[in-house]
Amino acid sequence: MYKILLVEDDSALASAIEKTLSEYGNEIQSVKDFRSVKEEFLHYKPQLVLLDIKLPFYNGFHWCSELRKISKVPIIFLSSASDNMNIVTAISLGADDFIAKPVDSMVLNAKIQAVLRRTYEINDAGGGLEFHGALLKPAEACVFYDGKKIELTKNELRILMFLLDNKGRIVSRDDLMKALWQNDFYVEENTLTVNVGRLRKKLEENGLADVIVTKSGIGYMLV
Amino acid sequence: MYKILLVEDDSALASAIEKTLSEYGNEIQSVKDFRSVKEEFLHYKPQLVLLDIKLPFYNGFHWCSELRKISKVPIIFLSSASDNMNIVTAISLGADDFIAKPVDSMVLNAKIQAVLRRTYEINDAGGGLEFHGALLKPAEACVFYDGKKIELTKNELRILMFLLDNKGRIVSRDDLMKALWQNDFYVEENTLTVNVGRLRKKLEENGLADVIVTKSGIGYMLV
DNA sequence: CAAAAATGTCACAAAATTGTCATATAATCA
DNA sequence: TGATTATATGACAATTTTGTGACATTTTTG
Repeated sequence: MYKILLVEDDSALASAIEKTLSEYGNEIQSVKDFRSVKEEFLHYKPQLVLLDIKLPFYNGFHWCSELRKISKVPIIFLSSASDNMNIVTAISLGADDFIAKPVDSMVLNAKIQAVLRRTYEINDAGGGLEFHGALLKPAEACVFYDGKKIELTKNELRILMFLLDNKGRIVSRDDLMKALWQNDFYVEENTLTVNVGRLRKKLEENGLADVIVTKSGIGYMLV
Repeated sequence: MYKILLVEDDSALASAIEKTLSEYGNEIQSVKDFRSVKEEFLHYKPQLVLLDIKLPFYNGFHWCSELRKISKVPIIFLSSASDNMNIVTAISLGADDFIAKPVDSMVLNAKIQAVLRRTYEINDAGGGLEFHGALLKPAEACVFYDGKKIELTKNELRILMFLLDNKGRIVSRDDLMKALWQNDFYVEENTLTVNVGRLRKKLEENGLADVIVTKSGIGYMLV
């Protein structure tokens, strides 16, 4: 949930954008013009500013420069004329990105995400795999669930990843064995059982019960 | 002067981009395809990756995901089809921006600047890199913490930098070894252990305990 | 050149993870 | 149901992985 300040004088567009961004889970504040950047910005303390270029009184470029004097907040421009000249100007003034009108809500959201991610170092991109309301982060070898952090060992991680790659499908014990110990000399059939057991136990102790189901004679499945 | 890795199979376009970026003062390395991301990436250690979407063998989306597994390096896509679908996909895979062909050199440069600025300068509080409340100053090979100055040796500095580049994600011992001694003849596996130990000790003696955590069988991570 | 610092290696200690066994429980099927 | 097969679990041992001090070698510095 990020606070975004939208500066846009076209009220129809403004409310459309407000609606879109709210749906994506952001808190949004909208102003028609930047009468007093400093007061409004410092008061609202947004984590990102969406700035239309064409504004009454001073244009967006002006406000971008002004904002940059007092803050490093990410700024994304909205522009009706998407010519390259403007992109270059905008970025040279310290903006982070540039979106051409008409605004596509998916694109708008994606770009905002990209900038926020980079700015605030949110680490979820490529790192988080969702299952059963939990989040597996392979890069940290752990699962986040219900505010708790469940640390996994190498085998546990590998089993969970393999199951996750096949979420909703049954994975044969043989395939799991191959995935885990193909190179090794020889491991007991039962070793897999034990390792699955350990993973299950660890998940269960943290509230994630019954995520790995056994299909007797067929294999395991992650729900 | 930033190091940029360009992955583009169209050699005409590649050399045009190389030329442009060099003129803007960047060091650029170009490959036609990503045969082995990890090796090439870890070897060249670029500060930004420009990735064409259409590539031989696997496409850019694939490589973006692969890169994101091992690094937070900024990634910008080059695309001939600039439809929204792709922007959204790219960003959801962890990319930072998206440039449509034909590439305008001013725009290309501006976007690269925007991303680099956000990535490397903002966190860079006065020439230092922040971690765990401490400040690493690579140029001085030391860490400032709690008013104290912790001087680092070359190895300690390199280990810490590598971990810092991957803050919050596990770095395998292998990758660390490669990063530290790739060119050298041969060093014991254990040498890394000892060096990490020395770095830890030094940090700990100055109040920075438990910043480098060990994930047995997986690697090390800077919290 | 001598002293100090940094680095690499060895031997062994400690810790974490993993594999196996014995045995219990659950599922399948004639 | 009872026999048979498949899976689960606790205890323990083996193995792997990592940590540490000591010491030799190399590099840097005065």
